[in-house]
Amino acid sequence: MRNNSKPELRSMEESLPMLLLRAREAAMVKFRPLLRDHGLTEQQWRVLRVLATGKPLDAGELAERSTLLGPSLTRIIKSLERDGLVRRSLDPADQRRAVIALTQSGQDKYHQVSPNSEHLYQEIEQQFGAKNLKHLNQLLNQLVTDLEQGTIDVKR
Amino acid sequence: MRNNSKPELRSMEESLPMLLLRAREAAMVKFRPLLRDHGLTEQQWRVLRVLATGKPLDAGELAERSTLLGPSLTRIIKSLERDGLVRRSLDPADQRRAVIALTQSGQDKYHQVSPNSEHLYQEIEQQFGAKNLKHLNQLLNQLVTDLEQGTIDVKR
DNA sequence: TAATTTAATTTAACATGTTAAATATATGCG
DNA sequence: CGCATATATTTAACATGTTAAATTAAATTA
Repeated sequence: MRNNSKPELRSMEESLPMLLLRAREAAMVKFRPLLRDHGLTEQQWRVLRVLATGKPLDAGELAERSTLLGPSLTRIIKSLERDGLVRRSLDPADQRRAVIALTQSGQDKYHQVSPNSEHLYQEIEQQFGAKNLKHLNQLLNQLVTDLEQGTIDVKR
Repeated sequence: MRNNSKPELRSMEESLPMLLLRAREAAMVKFRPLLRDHGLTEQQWRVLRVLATGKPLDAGELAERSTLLGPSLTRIIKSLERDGLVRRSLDPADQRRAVIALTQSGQDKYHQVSPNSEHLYQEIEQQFGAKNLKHLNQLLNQLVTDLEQGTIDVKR
């Protein structure tokens, strides 16, 4: 595949979704090797992180917080369970709900990967500038908020 | 799947890739129904747009400009060709290269979808604010540029 | 020019994205 | 209580993402 590395003076006309995609891709490039070395996919790592920084969650909450759709989560949990990183059980108070928790092995994995991930994140902060990063964060959060207004299906 | 629509005060601690993903998702929500109505996937539309706003391209260029990987593009071209929207031929000067061009039907499709897409884009601009949008664009472009520095595999 | 290396694309294999339908359990109500 | 409806998750089906390997043509070089 061609890659002649031209600066490619990116036009401002590019659509926002496209730009967000490119930006995300540029960031992920730094993280993939790390995850790969630890035998994790990007999405598996998202799930581990959410669980590691909180308590066990039901599938719905977990999907929301890790930005995954139900069907994807189902498969990911299956693989994480196969690899012994999470445990699945049914909420005794509501048998429809599946509660997912980290195993000890899952916690260990998290603590193996997390410092490296942090380091890469700081690398991004250095390359892009802390002020820019903060500002970008703010704008992205606002974008999400603004766009979700009037699109939330409030069931009354 | 649960959706209790809490404001979810998003913490600044969220990772950048995650935020970019959420932001993109929030934007795409507006476009999907349109594309769906026209029988196009998001990626097919990206390819159509790139071709419609320029000349025929070889697969490598097309992949780069539509932010797709080769294998994905191969399949997408196949589907677009099946639907009569693009035409594939071999570059006579280099038989390795596949040249992809819009058919008349492909151009028609583009002109059917494009105005609606533009309209939705302006809706985003209104909800988010023109100034914010411009600023976000600028920051995203800079992020991509900054991150690609030192990551470009320059083969010397 | 034949053998080697490089380049463009496709194929293969597996994971995820996306929407709709199926399942199973809770809840509400007559 | 018994049934209709709502909710949580999973299945199913098809498209794309991702990496590695295969294929084919071009460029290099001995």
